[in-house]
Parts: sequence; C-alpha cells; structure tokens
Amino acid sequence: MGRSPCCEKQHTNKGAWTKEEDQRLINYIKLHGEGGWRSLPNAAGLLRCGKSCRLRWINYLRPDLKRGNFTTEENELIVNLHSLLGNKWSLIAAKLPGRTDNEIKNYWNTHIKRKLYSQGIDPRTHRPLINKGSTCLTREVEDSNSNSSGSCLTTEVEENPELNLNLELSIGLHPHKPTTKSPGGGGGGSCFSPILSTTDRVRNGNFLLQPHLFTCYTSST
DNA sequence: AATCATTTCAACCGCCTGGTG
DNA sequence: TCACCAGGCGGTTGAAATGAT
Repeated sequence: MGRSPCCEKQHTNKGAWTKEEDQRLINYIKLHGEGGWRSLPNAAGLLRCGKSCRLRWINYLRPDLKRGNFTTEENELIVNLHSLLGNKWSLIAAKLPGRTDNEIKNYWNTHIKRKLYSQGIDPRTHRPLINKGSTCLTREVEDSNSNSSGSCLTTEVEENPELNLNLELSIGLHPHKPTTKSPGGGGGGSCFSPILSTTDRVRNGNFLLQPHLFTCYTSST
C-alpha cells in the first residue's frame, strides 16, 4: 500500500505565494491557531497543500520571525551548534529565536560553508581539510584584515574520533557567548570549534558546553 | 545596454517519527 | 503489536536577483 498523498495535487497551487494567499493563511491561523495542517487549506479556502501552508507559515509568515542578516553572534552560534549537532537544522534553529531551520540551512549552505572551506575547514567535520599539498591554510579572499593570528588551524584540533554525539542530550548552551572576539572587533567575530573530551561532553546525561573550550577559527561576515 | 554567470533563498519532495486506535 | 495518519525534518530544486563581462 502506498502512502496516501498529502493532498490532491491536481487541485493545488504551487510556487510562490500571493499576497492574498498569505493573508488568508494569516487570518485563518489568527482565528484557529496552528495545527491541523491537512485540513487547513480547505478550511481557509486555500488551494495549497497542507504542508505548503505549514512551511509558508513557519518560514515566512510567523510574526515572531526575525528578518535580516545574521549577526556575528548568531553566526558563531550556528557554527558552534553545527559542530555539535551536524545538520540538525531544527535543533539549531531552536537555539536561535526568530530564525527558522530553513533560513539557517540556507545561510549555512550559502555563507558559512563557503567561508569555512576558504579557511581550510571541513564544514562537515569542523576540522581542517586534509589538504593536498599545503601545510597551513591560506586565508584567501576574505579576512583581508587578518589579525586572525595566522595560527595554523590544525594546531588545536584534537584527534577526537567522531563528533557523533548523542543528540538526545540536552545542550546547555551557556547564554553568555564565548568572548574570544578578536580585539577591536577587527577580523570580525569568531567561531568556535569545540575541543571537548568525552568526559567534558557528558555529565550526568546533560551536555555541558563550556565556552572556554572553544577555539576561534573563523571570522565573521 | 545586453547577455551570461553566479548566488540566494523560498518552496517542494520524500522519508522519518510519534501518536493513536 | 500493527497499521495508519499527521506533522516534522533535511536535502534539493529552480526562479529571481545580482554581479561580471
């Protein structure tokens, strides 16, 4: 038995949402709240798939969304969390109020990933790329104001086997951000690579992320 | 000004998970 | 225990915007 389609595709619109559709969705959710996504399109008079409605609301229409560029702090936090969680965008988004998983995912793919690569860091593992040839990684392109200590990025990365962390652990991110900002703000902010031992990672089933254990290795936007 | 290349990001798709009967 | 359903998630796509020539 196949799965039943989430909606009757022949009767649904696709593609960009119109203002009118947005308004209908907003009005409906204001009246009835979120949820019941499958029945929502009919009830709201929308020729859309329920999933599409949910996505539109979550990623674009929700009133508590923060639009605009990511701040240095957010940037740091994303890299930081990604090093711990991997592509668990929803978990990462949960730590960034007003940001959506989709937004963070996009930002990661278009900005952070490239930046890490340019700095010789494997965005997947958050470790230096095994790079053919060169020893220390050149900070090309960006970071012209590289006060960035030029320290070879490999230095502090421990031979930590895998970042395969237990994602069920609750992550107790310290609210105050690790203040290893480069002096004068020059070179932008910093991103952090957790250098954690296994024992640091887990204490009594809780994840303790300790700011001082982070190493600065990227610059901000 | 026109054309082509590249980048960005909203939206879609299909799979997975948890709840329920 | 199993099957079904709805919601949620991550990967991917493609149109629009922007930049380069």
